Amino acid sequence: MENNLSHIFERTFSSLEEFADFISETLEGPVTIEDRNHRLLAYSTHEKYTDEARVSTIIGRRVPEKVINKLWRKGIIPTLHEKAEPVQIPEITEIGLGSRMAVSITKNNDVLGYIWIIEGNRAFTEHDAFLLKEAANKAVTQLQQVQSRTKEQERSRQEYFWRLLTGDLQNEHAIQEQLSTWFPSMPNSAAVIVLEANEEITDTMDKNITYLITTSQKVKVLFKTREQHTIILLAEPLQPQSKEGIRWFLQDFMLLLEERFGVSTIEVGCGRLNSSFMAVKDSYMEAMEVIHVNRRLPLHRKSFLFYDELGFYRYADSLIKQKRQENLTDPAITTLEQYDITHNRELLKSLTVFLQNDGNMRKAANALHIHVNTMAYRMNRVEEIINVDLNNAYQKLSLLLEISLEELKDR
Amino acid sequence: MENNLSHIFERTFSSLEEFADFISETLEGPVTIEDRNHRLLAYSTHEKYTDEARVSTIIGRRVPEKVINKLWRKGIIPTLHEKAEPVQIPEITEIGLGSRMAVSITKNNDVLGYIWIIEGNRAFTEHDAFLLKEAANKAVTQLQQVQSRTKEQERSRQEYFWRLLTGDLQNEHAIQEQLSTWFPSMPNSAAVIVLEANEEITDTMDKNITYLITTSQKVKVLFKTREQHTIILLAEPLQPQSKEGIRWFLQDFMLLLEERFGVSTIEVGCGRLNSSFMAVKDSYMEAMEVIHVNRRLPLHRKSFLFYDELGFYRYADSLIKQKRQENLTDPAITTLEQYDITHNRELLKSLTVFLQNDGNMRKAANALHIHVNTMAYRMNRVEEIINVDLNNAYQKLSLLLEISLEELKDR
DNA sequence: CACCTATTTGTGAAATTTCACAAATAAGTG
DNA sequence: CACTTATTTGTGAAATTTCACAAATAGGTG
Repeated sequence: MENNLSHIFERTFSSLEEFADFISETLEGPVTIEDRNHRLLAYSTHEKYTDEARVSTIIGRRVPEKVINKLWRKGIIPTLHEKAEPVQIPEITEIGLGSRMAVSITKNNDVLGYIWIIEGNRAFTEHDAFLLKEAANKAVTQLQQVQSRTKEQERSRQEYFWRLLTGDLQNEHAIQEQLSTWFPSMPNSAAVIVLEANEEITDTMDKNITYLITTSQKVKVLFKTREQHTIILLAEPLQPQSKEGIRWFLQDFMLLLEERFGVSTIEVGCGRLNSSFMAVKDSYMEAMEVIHVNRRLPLHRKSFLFYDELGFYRYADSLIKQKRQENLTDPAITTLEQYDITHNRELLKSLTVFLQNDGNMRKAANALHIHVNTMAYRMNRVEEIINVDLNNAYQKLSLLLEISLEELKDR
Repeated sequence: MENNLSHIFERTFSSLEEFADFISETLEGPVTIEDRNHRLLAYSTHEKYTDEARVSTIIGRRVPEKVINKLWRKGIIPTLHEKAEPVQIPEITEIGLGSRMAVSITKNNDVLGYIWIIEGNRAFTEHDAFLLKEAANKAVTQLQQVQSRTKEQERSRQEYFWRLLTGDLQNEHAIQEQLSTWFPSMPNSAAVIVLEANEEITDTMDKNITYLITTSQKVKVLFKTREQHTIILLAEPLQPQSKEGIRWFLQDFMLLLEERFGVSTIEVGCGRLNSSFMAVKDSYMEAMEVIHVNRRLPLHRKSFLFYDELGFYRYADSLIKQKRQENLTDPAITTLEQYDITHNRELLKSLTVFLQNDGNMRKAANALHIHVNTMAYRMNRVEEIINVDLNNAYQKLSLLLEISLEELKDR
């Protein structure tokens, strides 16, 4: 009989929907089929039993982010990735997930998608699991078809994205026209995000990154493309004109990339939000500049995410270039350094912390674990030694600038 | 008899000293002869009557600065310049100057030098004045001889100076060797000073400037040369390694140039002090850079004198160039500007003053003649509108930098 | 070691800044 | 004009910073 039943999927299905319905009827439970990024591909109809998670998935055409996150944290998705066998998933009420069974659709160790089936009025048996496994095998062909179609679309979109990135497209109106064919609701504004890895980005890595990008629902990624070391996105924030969604997205992204896939050597940067698509090129440059600056930043300094936030670091290149040309270190800094060496003191360090703390004695002293009066004393000495006035905004600006540039220069 | 006496100077004198002695004997009073810059050329011996001013002049081989200043302020030197006639000078006790008579040695309206004679036990008569005038006429030839000699020396020194300025001389030891022939006490350190006029520097202007430079005893000018619009000096401060003498000198210089000769359209800059003469070239560049920055500075900002004090303005060129290239005005500034226009406010101005006053609410408020709380309120608004933290040193640095660059950009 | 100077820390009063609140004024809108 | 909102100014208490002074400590020198 097992032998017999193992062939029930050996027929043709005219669509994924029909296939879903067939599984649903066979195993007596509502079925959803997702692609590798948890985007809904098909779902069965006439379900008697359903749950909140499934409803949201169908409504949003993707599995809600919190559900995905939960399933990761519970170790369910990793298990699905590791072994191509059906997994029983107990109820998780917090996310409205009823008891169900799932299996990954795998070809050559590569996950193409997932089949989910909710437990109806009877518990799933060993045999049900066996059948689900068979269904997953059968689904491989179906999914490959779907994916080859999307891949083709993807190619033409990538090409277009490159034309945007390189500023090849000069007619805003024409761009809008083209974009409206892909995005029914015209994007309000978008920024380029660049992810740059140290090593070459492998297919696996790309898949992981794509996975995080598409499962995250904090931003809408309009375009995505990939080069040797970098992945480039055009992202639209959910709240129009607000970077904050993008910030969350990127912070989450970095965290999850490390947590789930152990990738931590990736640098990100984001250009400015812009409502004109002619500005995509600029935004791209800006994102690259952010990464460039981050790579030079001393390790103890927090990386920048947005071009807007670079402040004077935006000019770092020009400045360092001029410094190198003139082979010039600021006389004040040199003097202090010299003094520190011959007198075995830490005045430059103290000054640095003082300036970094906005000239706040107390904070600076705390940062160095010294008494406020000590800090004050030292700053007095500094004023004497390099003949500056630490109440003068321009002098402080110049010093902090020089010090910050020195930090960058060597890297 | 007058006719007769008018020819008493028609003989040859083997030296200026002999000439001075002859005048002294004829008019019965101690005589000093100075060049156009009040440097001592010769003085009579066997003086019975003398005064403090004369003694200091002889000891220092130049008229003391305070004496010159006093004589200017009393209008005596201007009178000497205006008319080539002897002038009676009453006693001025403050500067130890006894009663005397003076005349300028003039050729074609050009002052070559001065003869001074102190009143002995008898008052000078009209006739004495006449004789002094005759002596001055005779002195023209003598001085021209002296000056053609110094001019030749001057030429070779100027040539050498140019080689220093252009970095043509590469052997520090050889330079020291050469310099020691000119300066018995080897200069300890020196800086290049550049004076740049708006118009071409005329001979008169040059003479006036040279006059001020040589009569000022606040610095020792080792070299001086002149181009179309600029005069270049190599100056040694009297207190070794201290710019302060140079500062006084320059401040005085500017003041006197305006006061005495009505020249106010001159820009000055001073490079760094350096004890190596290989660095003269650098110091020259630095001085030029100071002038360059000053010329771009908004009018309400005080000019810089020293390269050391430029601070970040040293980078202004690079920065503005980059800004122009990227056609980038800081988004924060633009936003504020826009807000100010549409809401008819002055937030950018307020922010600027706030930052210029080192984030000191009280001072900033005073500068704008508004209440402190108003200032605080406005800065709160600024923080909201452009989303910055005005307690963050880097953000403040970036803002003040941008604002300062905007000031420069347009000039 | 004694001695001198530079530095660090502690203490507390005086000066200054910050902050909340309220009143007055200005500016914009239907 | 009435009404709302944004801005300016005033007031005073609370918090913070500054400052002077003194004591303790460290470092270097003869």
